[in-house]
Amino acid sequence: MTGLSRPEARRGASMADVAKVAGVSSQTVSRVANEKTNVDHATRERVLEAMKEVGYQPNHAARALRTGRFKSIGVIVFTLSTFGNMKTLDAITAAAAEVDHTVTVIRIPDPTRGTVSGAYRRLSEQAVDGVVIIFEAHLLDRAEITLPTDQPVVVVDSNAGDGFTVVDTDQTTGAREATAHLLDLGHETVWHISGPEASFSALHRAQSWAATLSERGITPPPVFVGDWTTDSGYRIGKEIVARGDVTAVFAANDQMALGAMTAFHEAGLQVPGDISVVGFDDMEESKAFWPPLTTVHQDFTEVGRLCIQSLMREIETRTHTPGRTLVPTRLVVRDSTAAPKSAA
Amino acid sequence: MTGLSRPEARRGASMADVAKVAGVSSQTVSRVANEKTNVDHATRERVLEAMKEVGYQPNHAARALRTGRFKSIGVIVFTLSTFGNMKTLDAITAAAAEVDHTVTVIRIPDPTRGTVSGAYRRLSEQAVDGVVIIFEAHLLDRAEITLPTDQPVVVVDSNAGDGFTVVDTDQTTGAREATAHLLDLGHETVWHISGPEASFSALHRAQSWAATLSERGITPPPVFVGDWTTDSGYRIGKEIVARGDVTAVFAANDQMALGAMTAFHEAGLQVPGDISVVGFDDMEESKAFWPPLTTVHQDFTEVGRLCIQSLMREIETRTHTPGRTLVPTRLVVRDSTAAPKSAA
DNA sequence: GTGGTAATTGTTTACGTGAACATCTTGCAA
DNA sequence: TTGCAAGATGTTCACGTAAACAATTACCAC
Repeated sequence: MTGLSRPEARRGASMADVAKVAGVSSQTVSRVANEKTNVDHATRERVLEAMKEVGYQPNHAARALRTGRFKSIGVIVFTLSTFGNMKTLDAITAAAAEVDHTVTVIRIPDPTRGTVSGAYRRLSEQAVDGVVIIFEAHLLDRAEITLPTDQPVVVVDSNAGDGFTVVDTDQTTGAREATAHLLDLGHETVWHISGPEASFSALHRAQSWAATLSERGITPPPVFVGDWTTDSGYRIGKEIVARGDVTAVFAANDQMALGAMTAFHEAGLQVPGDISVVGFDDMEESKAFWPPLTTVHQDFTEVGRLCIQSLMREIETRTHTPGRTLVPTRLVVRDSTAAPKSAA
Repeated sequence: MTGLSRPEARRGASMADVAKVAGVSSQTVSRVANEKTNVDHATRERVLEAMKEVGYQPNHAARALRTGRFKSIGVIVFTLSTFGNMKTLDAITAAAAEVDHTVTVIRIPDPTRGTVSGAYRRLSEQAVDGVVIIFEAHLLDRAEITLPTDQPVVVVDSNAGDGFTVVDTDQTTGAREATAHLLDLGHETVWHISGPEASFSALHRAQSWAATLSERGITPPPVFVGDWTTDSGYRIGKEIVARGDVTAVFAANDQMALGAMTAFHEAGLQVPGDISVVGFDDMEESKAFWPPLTTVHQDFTEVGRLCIQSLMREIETRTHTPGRTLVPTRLVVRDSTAAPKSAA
């Protein structure tokens, strides 16, 4: 219409726009937006009205630039496709929301040196006040993840170096309970299906299983190494069937336990009649497996809650307090375990 | 030491700091940071060196304030605890990473009017360039979710109003295939375990099931309404056992199918001998259920990919192009379905 | 009435970046 | 030698916000 070129993209209304409409200074608008008390009631009403009129939305970037706070937590995760990671992320998201923070997720394709570091760097450029690393990798050590801005970090599910703040499930006690449960039922020994070698939770569970056997004077049999998936459990289940001498299996997660049970069923073995099975995780579905699975319950909600709690403390106090918090597990006995036939 | 109070918190090094060390202007540092070509090679090296020396990290807030872009996608989701949502989020995260964007998750406790709107508003204050709503709620309509800044939005898994850009699994065809499969095996009718009433995907699957029966002159039996959980499937399974006249069940997801099968097993019914079961989703575990579950495979990865693709287009072109994209499903026949005994 | 105090509102400024524009080299053709 | 284009670099400024400080008003005790 006119010769003037108008600003190409309509950006949202700013405090200045609100101020003009309300007939106040933009600082007063800021005060209203931040719910400061020292604003006259009538003025506040007028400003709120003006905000509505111009459709004011606070500009997060400007606010963050000014305050240095993003009100957001970064989460680095290897995959969302495992029950544990998903549950933990869910809990972290809920806990973060309670303290009015959002969660920014970065998924790493591959837990190798380069990618972790890269992701961390990528995330530290992002708008986050702190980072949770849900990660299973032997590589994690202080040197690997250099902290460019000394950002608060909490690590879940890892044997990370002492410099880190760690929140984790008490893998050791959980695996001990599972193994002891089978031994107490009268099984002569317990075989183990472990998670992948690169995983620290897998390692912890395997070590604890072996230690429990050793303490009772039993030499641990060889470990079957899986990769957390149902498929690997199934494959290993067939190997176990082929052996013919196994009466009790402790799988490092429920999915592998499920796969193994399928192999047993296919071979005509009864669970728990011929062979007992214990899992780890206590997925929602585990109680509906056939038979309902005896397993070690993990309190992922608590893990997530503690992550955020630790992280927020580090953020607010600007201190770094390394340490390890362990969340207890609970053995849930269902129908996949029983005394061995020989003992019956 | 001196009477001067020093700035309390050490903020990261800025471009100005780098510039001072490198002996250039901060604009040149900016050019190096943004990989512009018009910088002398020697100068670039010097700046990169200086960046390393002072530990420079770009300030995301300042950059976002200047450019108006956050390089982040917001995702509003009701729960991460269903297989589908989790998988979709996973795919979205991966697809977003490919275009160098992060993902900010907001979990809604409850899909009621207030919370959706509130979350949307909360998210629109956040540092995101666009929003994906993974949501199942009848309430979604253009009026409900007012778009204050006219932010790009893509909706998944919903029957949202025509104003929205929607990406969804082809629920209708999937449910039709599942139902037809059972009928083709010779079952006189097929019973349905649906998802919760408030869910549109549940509604679509139920409608399509009913339509498939009707087309063949069969009056659809009453629907059993579940809530997606294994528990509800188990409860309904027991009801089905009590009826005694059911030979074929189509469950709206795999978890409910699993629960129902557990109830059947407990009652001594053979699957598929006495009763056939079909699920929907094709979880990783479904092939290891006992028996391995016949189900409708959903391509969540593709859904996530298309979401980001559509969203990025809207973000980049600043246009809004409503429309519905359907991702095909695939019936996966395993061992939970067979011809009815009467027909054998 | 005067001084003082508390409550409210306004003004100035800086956060770190990148676009727009200005300036300064360098090299080469005329 | 001069002129001039192309490339490299510097300067200025605004994005929207909130802290720090300044100014104004109203009220109350004496």
